[in-house]
Amino acid sequence: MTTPQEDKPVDFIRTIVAGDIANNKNGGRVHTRFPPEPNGYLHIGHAKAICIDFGIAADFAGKCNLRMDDTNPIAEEQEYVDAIQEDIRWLGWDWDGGMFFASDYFERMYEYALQLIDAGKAYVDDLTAEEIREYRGTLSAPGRNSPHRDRSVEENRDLFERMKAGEFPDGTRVLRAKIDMSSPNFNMRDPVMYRILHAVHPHRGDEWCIYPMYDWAHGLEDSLEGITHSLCDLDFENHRPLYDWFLDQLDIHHPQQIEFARFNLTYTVTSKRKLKQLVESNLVSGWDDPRLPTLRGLRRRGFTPGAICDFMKHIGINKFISTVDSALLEHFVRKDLNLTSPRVMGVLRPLKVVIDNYPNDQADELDAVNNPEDESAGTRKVPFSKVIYIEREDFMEDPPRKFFRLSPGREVRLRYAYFITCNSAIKDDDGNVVELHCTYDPETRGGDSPDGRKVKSTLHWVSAARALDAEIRLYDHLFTKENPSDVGEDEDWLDGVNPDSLEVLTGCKVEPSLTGATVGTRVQFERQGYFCVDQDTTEDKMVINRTLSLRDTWAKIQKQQKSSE
RNA sequence: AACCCGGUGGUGUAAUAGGCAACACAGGAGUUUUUGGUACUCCCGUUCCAGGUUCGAGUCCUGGCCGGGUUGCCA
Repeated sequence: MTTPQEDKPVDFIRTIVAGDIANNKNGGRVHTRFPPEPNGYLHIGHAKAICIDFGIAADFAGKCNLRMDDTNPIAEEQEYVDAIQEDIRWLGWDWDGGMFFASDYFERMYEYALQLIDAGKAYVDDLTAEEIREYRGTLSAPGRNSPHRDRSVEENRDLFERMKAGEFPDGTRVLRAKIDMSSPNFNMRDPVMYRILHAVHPHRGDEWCIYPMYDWAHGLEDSLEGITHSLCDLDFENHRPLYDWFLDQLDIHHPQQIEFARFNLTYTVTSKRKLKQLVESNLVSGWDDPRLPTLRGLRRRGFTPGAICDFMKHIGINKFISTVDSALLEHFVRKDLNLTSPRVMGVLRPLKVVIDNYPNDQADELDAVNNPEDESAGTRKVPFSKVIYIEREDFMEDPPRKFFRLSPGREVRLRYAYFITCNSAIKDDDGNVVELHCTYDPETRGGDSPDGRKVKSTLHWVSAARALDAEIRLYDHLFTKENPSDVGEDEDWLDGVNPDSLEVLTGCKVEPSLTGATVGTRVQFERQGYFCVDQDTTEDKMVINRTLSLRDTWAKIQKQQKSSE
C-alpha cells in the first residue's frame, strides 16, 4: 500500500494533508471525522466518504471520529445510529474512544451563540419563514435587512434565552448571524443559526426546544473535537465561507474544510429519497434487498468489504460528479471472490441424467479441488451416482456452431468425475427434454482419459441421490437504464425498474458439502458464479443469493450469433 | 446571462518542478485451461474549443463553450 509520507500523495486531499504535515500545521496532527445524520441507512455513496475520512486518517497515522450529526430531531432515530455503526464496522473501519454526538455539544453551542450575540454578530428575528425568504433576495437581487436586525444586545439575549426556555411556539423566532444581506453567496445573507422545535430528540429527549442549523453546528462540532481536516461533500462548497466566518468570529480552533464530489453508479440510484421510495413502494423487499446499493443490501448480496474499499481506492477523489460503471465495482468483487471463494457444484436448472452403464447401487466419491487459486484450501470428496443432475442449458439436441457442451452422440467431461456420452433424450408431451440417457467410461475416473482423447467441455453436476435442494435468487441491475434519474417530465423514474431484476429459482440442486452452511457463507458454483447463503434460510429450506455470475464467454457468443442472424 | 466549482479514451483514475499521455474497467481478437472461470498477449485517444507564452503545454496566461451547484427555520 502507498504510504503518502514516503510516496507521493495519490489525490488532491492527501496532497493538502501531506503539505500541512510538512508545515507542521496543527502540530503535524491529522484528525478527520465521518459525520452521518442518523436518518437513514448507509449506501455505497457513503462508503466513499467513509473510505476517505477513515482512510486518510489511517494513512497519516491520525484519528477519525465517528460522529452522529443529530441536530434535527424530526428525522433522526436510534435505529439508524445502531445500523450506521454496524455498517461502518462491516466495511472494516473502527474508531477509538466511542462515538460522538453533535447533540452532546448543545450546551457549548448555546454559549457560543450568546458570545456572538454579545459581540453584536447575531440577532433574534421575528420574521416568518416566508418573510425571511422574501427578504433574502434572489440570484440577481441583493437581500434586504430584517426590521429586527438592529435590536440591542440586551433584547437579543433576552429573546434568545426565552427561545431556549420554551416561551415561544415553533417557527415564531430564529437566531440569525448578522453578516451581509447583499452577499452574492446566499449562505452569508444572515443565515439562521437556531430554530424553535418542540420535539423529542433521540439522544437528548425533551431537554431542548431550540436546535442549531447545520452551518452553525458543524464547524463547532469539528472545532470542539480538534478536527484538522473536515472533509465533506461538494454540496458544502458554497457553505465554506460561512464555516470559516463562524470559527473566525469565535476565534477558536479552525479546521480546514475540503470538499470532494460524490459519484453515481450506473443502473442504480443512491439518493436517500429515491431509495426510500423504492422501499416504500415495495419494489424491493426492504433496505437490505440485495439489489439495493445500501451497505446492508450489498452485504446480503455477498459483496465483500474488501472489494468495496478497493473500488473506492480506484475511483479516487475528485471535484465533479462522475458516473462510475457498475462493472467496475463488480470487477473488484469478482477479483476478491475468485481468490477466496471455495468452489462447489450447484445446478440451477436441473436436467436429470441417467448413466445407463453405471452400476445401480454403486456409491463413488471423487476428489475435488476446493480452490484452484488457493492450494491451502485443500480438497473434498464429492459423491457420484447413477442418476445425476446437470444444467439444463448444458444440453442441446440440435447444437449451433461453437456449442461445445452435451448433445446426442457427443462426449463431455463431468468435472472431477468421468467422461460421458449422450445416447438419447427423453421428451415430454410438449417436446421438452426431461431426461438424458448416457454411458460413462470407467477408465476416465477423475476426468482424464488414459488414451489421451479430448473433450471440448467440462460440465458441473450433482448426484441426485445426495443433492441438497435450494432456492436460488438471481439478481440483475435494478434499473434498465444506465442513469435511472434521466427521465422526461411526464415519465416516472420508477418505471425504469428492471422487471427481471429478481429471478427466483426453486428446486435447485447443490452439492451435499453445503449441508449446514451458515448465513453469509460464500461459495463459487463452478461455471456459474459467486453465491452466498441468505438470511431467509431455515432448517428445511436453503436460500442462496447469486452475488455475481462468472464472466460468460458463451453468453457473449450467443448474443453475437443472435444479432448476426 | 449574479456568484462558486469543474472539464484527460465508451467509463474511472494517472502523468516529478511545463518534457514520448500511463493504469484499470468495459468492448474486440487470440494463447493457455479438467470452470467457455482464472492467468497471459494484442487492438481500441483531436487531453472541451480558440488564441498566447515557450525549443517544448494535458499542465502556465487570456477569451469562449459545456456541465454541476447556490434563492430550507434539511444535512
